[in-house]
Amino acid sequence: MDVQEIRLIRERMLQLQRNLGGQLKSDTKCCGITVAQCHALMKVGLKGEISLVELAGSLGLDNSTLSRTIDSMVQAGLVERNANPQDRRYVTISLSRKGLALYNNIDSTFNEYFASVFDLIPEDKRGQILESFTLLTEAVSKLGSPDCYMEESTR
Amino acid sequence: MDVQEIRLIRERMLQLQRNLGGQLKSDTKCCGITVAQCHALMKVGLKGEISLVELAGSLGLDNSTLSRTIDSMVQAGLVERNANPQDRRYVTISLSRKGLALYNNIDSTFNEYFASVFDLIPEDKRGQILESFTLLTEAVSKLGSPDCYMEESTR
DNA sequence: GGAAACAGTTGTATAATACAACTAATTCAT
DNA sequence: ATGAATTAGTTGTATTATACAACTGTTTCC
Repeated sequence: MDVQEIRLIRERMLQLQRNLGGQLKSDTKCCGITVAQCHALMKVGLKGEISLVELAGSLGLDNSTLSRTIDSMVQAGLVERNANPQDRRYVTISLSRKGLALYNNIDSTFNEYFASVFDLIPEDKRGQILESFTLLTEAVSKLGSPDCYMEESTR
Repeated sequence: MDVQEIRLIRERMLQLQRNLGGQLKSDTKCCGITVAQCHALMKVGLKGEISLVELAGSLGLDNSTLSRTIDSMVQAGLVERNANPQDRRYVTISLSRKGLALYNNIDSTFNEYFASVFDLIPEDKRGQILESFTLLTEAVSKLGSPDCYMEESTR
């Protein structure tokens, strides 16, 4: 793949990220939660119940960061923190009734949103988009992060 | 497109975003700038010179936020702020020599990174990935943000 | 020539985040 | 079986990222 194409795809990815990020920000704001809370909410909703470390790991956040996000969500009545009786080091985080209602609401909103995005895309292209994301996600996961690329001269 | 596929693609997009975000974070950290500075740096580098409002707009940030990011970049010797003599309301932001060196460094690192990502992907799939991103980005831009979806009951 | 619009900065508040130091619980190895 | 190492989670502290509101200049436009 030549540099020109790579530049182009980088640009598109950034733009997509900004668009979706902006959308998420206004959505979450309008329903009274923060972006971080929304990410956690969706993951907890998906898993049903999950420990703090696992949740932090799957969101790529530090445990301390997540601990405080969960604090705020407990405060807001969205999730419950329960000690795990098998291993008392763990807490199990699960959605409250209110949290579940919000989760379902947001989940279906996102589904509808993407459904209308795909409505704007020719039918015969839709399959390849899913495949493309799968391929890219796999490749990026496999590759991991590159080493530091800075040279002393530019520091 | 059925709900199952939409859920899947949402999941993939989130994962991709987290992976790339994590990579960006460690890259920027290792070269001594912050993520916000990196975004601004790349945009200024691409444009050559740009006003504060235009830069803020294209990054989707508030002017005040960007003004302070630029403060820190001036401090770090990465960019220059110059009054525009034509219209003295504007400042022109441009890269310093040091900023340009860093820009080129990061730009080629990203290019190499994505080149190696695409190396992991079958050759005959590469074209469709670019096309997919183009289609999605366009569709999302066209659609804009949906209205607030929260119902009172869940607040 | 004043009103309206615009670019940018500063004050203030908050969200998001990480690292380090800590407590409590569990596992493991001698 | 007991003391060391590991693990889960929390709290202290610091920093980054961000927005909104109020403000200062500058330009445009009736």
